[in-house]
Amino acid sequence: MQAALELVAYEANFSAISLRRVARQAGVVPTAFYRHFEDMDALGLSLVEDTFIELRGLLRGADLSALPIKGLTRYAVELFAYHVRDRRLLFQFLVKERFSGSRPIREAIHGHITQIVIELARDFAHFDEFSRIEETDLQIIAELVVNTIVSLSERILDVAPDNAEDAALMLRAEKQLRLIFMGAGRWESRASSRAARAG
Amino acid sequence: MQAALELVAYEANFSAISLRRVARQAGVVPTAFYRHFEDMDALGLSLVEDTFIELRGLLRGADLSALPIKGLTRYAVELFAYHVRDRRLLFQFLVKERFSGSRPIREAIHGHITQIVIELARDFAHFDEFSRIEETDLQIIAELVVNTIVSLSERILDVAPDNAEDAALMLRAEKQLRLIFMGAGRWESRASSRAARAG
DNA sequence: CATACGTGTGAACATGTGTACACTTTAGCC
DNA sequence: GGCTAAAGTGTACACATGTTCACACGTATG
Repeated sequence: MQAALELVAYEANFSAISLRRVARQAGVVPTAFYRHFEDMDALGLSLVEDTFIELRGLLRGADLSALPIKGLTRYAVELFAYHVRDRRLLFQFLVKERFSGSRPIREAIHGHITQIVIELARDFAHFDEFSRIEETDLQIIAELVVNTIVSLSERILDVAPDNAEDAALMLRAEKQLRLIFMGAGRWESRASSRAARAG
Repeated sequence: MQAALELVAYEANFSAISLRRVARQAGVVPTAFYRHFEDMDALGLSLVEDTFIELRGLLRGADLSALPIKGLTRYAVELFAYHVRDRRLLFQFLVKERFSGSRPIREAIHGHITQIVIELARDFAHFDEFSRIEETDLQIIAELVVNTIVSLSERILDVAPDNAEDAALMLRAEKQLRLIFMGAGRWESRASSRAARAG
């Protein structure tokens, strides 16, 4: 798995690297590959699962409900940015395969992200500031937040490691999140539903 | 180019299809490929350029400044969704290659999107509602808007063509954009800069 | 000690790949 | 009608790929 990650970081993406190259990178003969995975797709799926198991642990560990919304955005951005840099190769793999991987891999990634959105929306429901907002609208807001964080990850992975530009990217993301929360503070679920029905 | 698009829609991504398969799909012998492109990368870059030339035309043609912000979001979402569906294969290619393509292709796409963000921020500056906001903050907001639209495109391309789910996706994106604009309406550039300096 | 199992090996195969080269065909223009 | 340039063809080569099969080594457990 480590060998595959290294190759993906170097090459364009996962489908561009061959079973034989993974084996070579791992210092092993091609046929030995089959002792561990049925095929390349199985390897890719294992990488996806690993990434999200760890990410889920991170999100569970960060008890955001303890903080006020103000400090929350900065803390969340820093936590996430640190983790992405720490697991650079894993997230590089994820970002590349999210849309260009094989169908099973794409679906696995999409499913996990959807799950994160749902859980984030559930967390939002505990904040007094959002008590007015309907559940479906909370999910829409959560999706916006997740999109923003994902976009930050993509940008961080684009620049070289330990680049000074990282700080600017994080500030951007932080502002975007603050703006989203300002919008959410004024959001009226009933008004928006009415507008939607009026079509 | 059409042959390549068809194959990319069917396969995982661009780097997974070979020069020989493109030629076969085009009903032509492999060596004939070289009469049109130096290599596969050149083909990919041509596809990127084509997509953005057309997209730029669409954005230029849509004179958004004529509308009030309220109707603007719905109109923009519908216009964009229609165009993405209309050029499905091109945008499928774009979404897949944005992060997983070869370096030149990735950079070309990224450059074009950055350009669109800059121009959108410039358009924002003409609205009275945003006159308070600094230019750098306008770009951050424009980026948020573009991210949301890109995300909508990705979702539309994920579901089958002419799927009823499209309408729900568009409504989501419309709400997200309205929320962003509500946040922007309360945005205070000086306050945010001060907070940033305070660190 | 033996035996079962996880892991790694080497040779072999049919098939796909990018590209070079010399050639033929096609289409447009004076 | 003949010339030119663009587009397409066929052959050839050296190489990479996924997968198969029978075999070898290590270790831990009965």
